[in-house]
Amino acid sequence: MTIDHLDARLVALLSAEPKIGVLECSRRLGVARGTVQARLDRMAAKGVITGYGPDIDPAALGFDVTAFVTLHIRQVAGHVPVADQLALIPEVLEVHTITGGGDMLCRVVARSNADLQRVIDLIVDVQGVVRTESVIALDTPVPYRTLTLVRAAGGLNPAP
Amino acid sequence: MTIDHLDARLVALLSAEPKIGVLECSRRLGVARGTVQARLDRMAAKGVITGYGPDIDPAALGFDVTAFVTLHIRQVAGHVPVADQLALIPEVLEVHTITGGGDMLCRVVARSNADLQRVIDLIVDVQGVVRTESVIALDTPVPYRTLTLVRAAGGLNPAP
DNA sequence: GATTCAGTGGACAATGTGCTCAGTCTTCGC
DNA sequence: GCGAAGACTGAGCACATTGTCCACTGAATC
Repeated sequence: MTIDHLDARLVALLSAEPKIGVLECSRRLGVARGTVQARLDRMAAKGVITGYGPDIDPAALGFDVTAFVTLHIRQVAGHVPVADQLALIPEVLEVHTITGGGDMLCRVVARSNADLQRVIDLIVDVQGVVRTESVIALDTPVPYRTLTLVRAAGGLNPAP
Repeated sequence: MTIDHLDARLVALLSAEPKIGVLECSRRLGVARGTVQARLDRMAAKGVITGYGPDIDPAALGFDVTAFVTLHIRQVAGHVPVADQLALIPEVLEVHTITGGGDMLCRVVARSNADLQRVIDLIVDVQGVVRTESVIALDTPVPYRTLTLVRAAGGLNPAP
């Protein structure tokens, strides 16, 4: 889907101050309220905006350790049953199937390095998982973001 | 921070239907409105809830390709200047410093495999980056989530 | 020249919000 | 056992926002 200037500014504004509401957005952007509503509806309909759920910081819940675990799986039954089992582990936040050396990549969190061992053991215990390789995230200089992308897609300067 | 049953149910409810508002939450959960407000304020103050920004789907914007790029960097100036440069690339959604074979791991998106090459070239051009290894995410059986974590931390069943 | 689409500016009733208050309950320390 | 502190309740209020209409304008399309 194509995004224009106004869409990008709208998303940026809502990302910065989510609680301001449609009316305040229209004032800040200098357009009519109906326009803002229409843009938001359109982006929601097209799947660009998937929701407005509360953003949770796992670290604030005590899950200080983040790791990326590459999985090698036995290719007999495919990866679907493996993914289904991984989905049952709360600490597994994300699972991808990948190209290259491994078969799957998942992001996991844990309360400590010792706790990470427990989580990895849970993963290894999943039927079909042959071997895992883990890398621990020491620091996160750039936390997950999509705003730069939206700005770029909307033809705005990336940073301001 | 510690989360209880009610907090977890509240976050789950807001994640499922973000637009219902505080009053409707209090009705659904069977508690007073002030309680819901107090819980949300407390979680926001403790950093558990970092915001309510619109969730953007890069794929819906045309960025269909997701890849994880491991960076090897020259360790003379440290990783901070590298991270700063990476932050300027819109398609770089996330950067971590890591243990193990590589030095940094970043998540990038692109419009196509050819476009991914362009993005990787941008990364390689960053001062201090020596070499990169990329894996492409073919499928995402478990998209990023934190709800399971919240449910677990709040003492609820992970799945219902 | 006619049609279509996006945006404007205004209106309306209905609802939710932020804020405050007094009262109840449980837990904790002494 | 008793007082204090903290959390929750239920209620009230003024105010702003929402969802939903409408008629009108301007630009682009054919």
